[in-house]
Amino acid sequence: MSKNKQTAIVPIREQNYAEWYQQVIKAADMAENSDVRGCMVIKPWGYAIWENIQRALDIMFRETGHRNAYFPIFIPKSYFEKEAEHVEGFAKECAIVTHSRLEPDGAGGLKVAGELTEPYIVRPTSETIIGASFAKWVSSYRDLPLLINQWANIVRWEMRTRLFLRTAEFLWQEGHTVHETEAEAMEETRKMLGVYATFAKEFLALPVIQGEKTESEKFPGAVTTFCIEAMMQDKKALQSGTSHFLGQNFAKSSGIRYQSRSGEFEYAWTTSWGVSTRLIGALIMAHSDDNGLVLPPKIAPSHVVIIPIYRNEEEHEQVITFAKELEKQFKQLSFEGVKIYTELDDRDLTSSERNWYWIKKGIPVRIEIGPRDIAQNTVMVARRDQEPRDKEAVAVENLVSFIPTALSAMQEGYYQRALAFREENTVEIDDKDQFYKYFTPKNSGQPEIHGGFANAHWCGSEVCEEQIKTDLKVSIRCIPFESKEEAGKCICCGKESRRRVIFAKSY
RNA sequence: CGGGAUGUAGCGCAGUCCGGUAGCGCGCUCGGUUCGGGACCGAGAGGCCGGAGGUUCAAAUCCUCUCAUCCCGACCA
Repeated sequence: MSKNKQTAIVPIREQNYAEWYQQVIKAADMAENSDVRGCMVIKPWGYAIWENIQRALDIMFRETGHRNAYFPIFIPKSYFEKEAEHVEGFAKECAIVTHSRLEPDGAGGLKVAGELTEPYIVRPTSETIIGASFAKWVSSYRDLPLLINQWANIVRWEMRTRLFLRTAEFLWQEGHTVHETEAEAMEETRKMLGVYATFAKEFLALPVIQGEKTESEKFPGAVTTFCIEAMMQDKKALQSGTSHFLGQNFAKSSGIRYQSRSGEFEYAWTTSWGVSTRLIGALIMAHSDDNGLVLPPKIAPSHVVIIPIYRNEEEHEQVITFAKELEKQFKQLSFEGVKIYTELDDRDLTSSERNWYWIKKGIPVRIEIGPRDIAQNTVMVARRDQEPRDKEAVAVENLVSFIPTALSAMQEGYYQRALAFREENTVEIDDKDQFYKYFTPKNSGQPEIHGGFANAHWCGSEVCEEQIKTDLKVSIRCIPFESKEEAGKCICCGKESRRRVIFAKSY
């Protein structure tokens, strides 16, 4: 084994970002491709992150008045057909169940049988099936608002997949709400986007830009789509969550009507919003480094690993006893409302082997305990946000305050680092040539990391949007809520523009 | 669905051009020495070479067909 290796992950980010991403996942043992095309197996370390995401978000949903429910994974084709735009948007990526039975084929195998009278679509999203229920649940304005969330798996038959970022099956949460008025529905749409933005910041240490999608980028069937966009370390944008104002489109197609205060029948106003396991991809690409996964402590499956170091059985005994005592003390610890979990890694591997194992998994704090430490009643502490070799001797009695403090500092540090990175790579551009130059790699054969977020004027025309997409593979990520009215010239056609939008390459 | 590539041990690969009955590294198992920055020694297990047909005394290797995967495009959270 070479001792000259500089980094735990090969290739490093700047050599081949896409490959680096795959290797980080593999090194941290988070997930793997399954034999089922396009589907992933989420392994315990990756799934624990998802569970932490779920736990935190679920509380936020609950606090904003939502309740969880569960709807069928199968959607009758006829439900799907009711909303024209919706059909158009998802038709090309549906898995369809047409049969209900297997029979012997006479050659030792099985053949499908029992054709269904109506095919079922495996949900790519649930607006239509949930709408059918909502139509029954809602009859009066007194039934509103109806605030429902479901945690589920969904299937979108993607042609090209990447672990966590785009898989044929993925896990997500979809909120579906029904409101009496347009204003209330719009407020809900905004509110839940805000919840996502807060969650991203507070838990994922991920700074996001909130904004509105353009007509061509919005959800099929929505009137308006809001999104949170985050910058990854290759300066590309990742849509990390969406919230849709559906107007009365789905209410009309599903028949969600209520009797108003004046006794009239009115179509309700609905919203839907979701985040998925893609957030884990965001997490990886926003924070990880050339030594592997880096996890914001508030979302990490475990926070501290204790690595006993010893030379013989006698020392082992002494060190392990000491380590177990510490582990016990740590069980009481928490930081910012998050319980601290500790690993004790006493595997028969060299200490450095164990250290690197946990570095690659992104555990925030590593604690080495050897005979020398016990003699001095200290331990050596290393943080994932510092160099692998940087260690600090900490007195044992200070650990219970040191650890939570370090975790909080790391959480904040990662956010600040990601925010600084995004700001460094966000520019205002008013010149078309400069814009094209900004998004053109110097080495076209193997493009280097380039570009970023470009704040530029856009006239609002889909023609210009499409032109830039064709020329540069750059799209309008969103029209930020924060963008203020400002006279300017469209970066593409030069016509009058009222505001800047964010252009970027995206996932 | 178009263009390109690849299928050989759990993983990564060599062997294919030029046919002769399968090898390397890592990992794994056992024993021992190690352990404060990716250890070492010794022993061992593990492969009908993606599948089907063909050519041949003989096929991982040549031919035909097929299946699968990956990359690049069109599409997407």
